[in-house]
Amino acid sequence: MNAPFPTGVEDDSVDLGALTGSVGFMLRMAQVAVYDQFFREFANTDVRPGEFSVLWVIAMNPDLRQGTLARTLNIKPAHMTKLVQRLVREGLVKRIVPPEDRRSVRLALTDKGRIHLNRHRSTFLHVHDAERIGLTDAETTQLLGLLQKLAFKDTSSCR
Amino acid sequence: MNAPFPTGVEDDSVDLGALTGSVGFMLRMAQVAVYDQFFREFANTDVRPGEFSVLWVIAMNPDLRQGTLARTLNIKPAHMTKLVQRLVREGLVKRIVPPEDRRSVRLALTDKGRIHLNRHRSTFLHVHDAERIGLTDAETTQLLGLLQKLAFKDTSSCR
DNA sequence: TCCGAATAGTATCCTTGTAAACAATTATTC
DNA sequence: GAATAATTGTTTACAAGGATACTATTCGGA
Repeated sequence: MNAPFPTGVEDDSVDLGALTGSVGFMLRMAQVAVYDQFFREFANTDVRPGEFSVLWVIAMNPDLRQGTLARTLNIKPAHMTKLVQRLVREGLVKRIVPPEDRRSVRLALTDKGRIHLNRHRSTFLHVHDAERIGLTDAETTQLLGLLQKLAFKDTSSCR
Repeated sequence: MNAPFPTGVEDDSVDLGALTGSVGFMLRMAQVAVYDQFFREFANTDVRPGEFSVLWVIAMNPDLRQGTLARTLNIKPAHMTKLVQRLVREGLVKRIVPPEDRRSVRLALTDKGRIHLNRHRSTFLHVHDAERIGLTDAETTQLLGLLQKLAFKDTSSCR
């Protein structure tokens, strides 16, 4: 079927114009693609990217304060509260209220949490390996360097 | 004040371990940083990144089908419906139901939509200019190339 | 032609994440 | 040393986005 004049533009020929030159837009597009891979890999598990990175950081920094964790991962305190509540409910994390400051909360993994982390550690580290996402090793290294520069730039001094 | 033993790790010294080598994690961290800049720039307006990119693509591709738009921008149809409803309510976009297929919807900017786009075009294009995000021009070019490779890779053939 | 299958978009419900007001505790100031 | 301010985390109300089921229309085959 060949319409006399295709009244509109179809999928392939959509023109994004200067959008492909917008760092913000392209970051989002790339993230969607990469997260897609993540969810495909962890399809039949209950592992989610945010949750897992929280477990990871707690494992690397035992007795970390909840607020510090939130700031480090750029997760808002209100959301961190919910994340931690779920992890505690699942028995992966324990909360410790230190006597020297009873407002604060320190977090640590339970044995179950450590086991969970170890079970999925290797999969997590290799989900985004170069060949999986269609880049060369060199490109991946380059990309990570640039992303780190973006992410860890002092945010307070931006005008 | 020097505690005898700092019971926990504090902000700066939090160790992320291999997380900084995870493409997915770093994409998210970078995106948060970059979006932060976006919202700072458009603080007193009602411009949002998703909405604006939708307007942009409609402007470049008049009479684009709503579904095609959704697929192009990796926005789910259900969500696109809501986005379009709001844009129509704001008078920026008009919906056209073509007689040759009355299931579908084609989208175009209204005059008001075009004005809106023009008013913010320049700001939008330069929010993420190199120096603003702390990269050199060359690095930005490199980054955009890598992100495009990630984003526009054929997603169907991934195992 | 008529009935089942495919397609486009929408309504409903649910998850994820945020903002703003709040309670509890600790630090400061007079 | 009490009153005030600042800090920490939580609660509540809401916005963004997705999954699923549904409606309307078009396509395709008997």
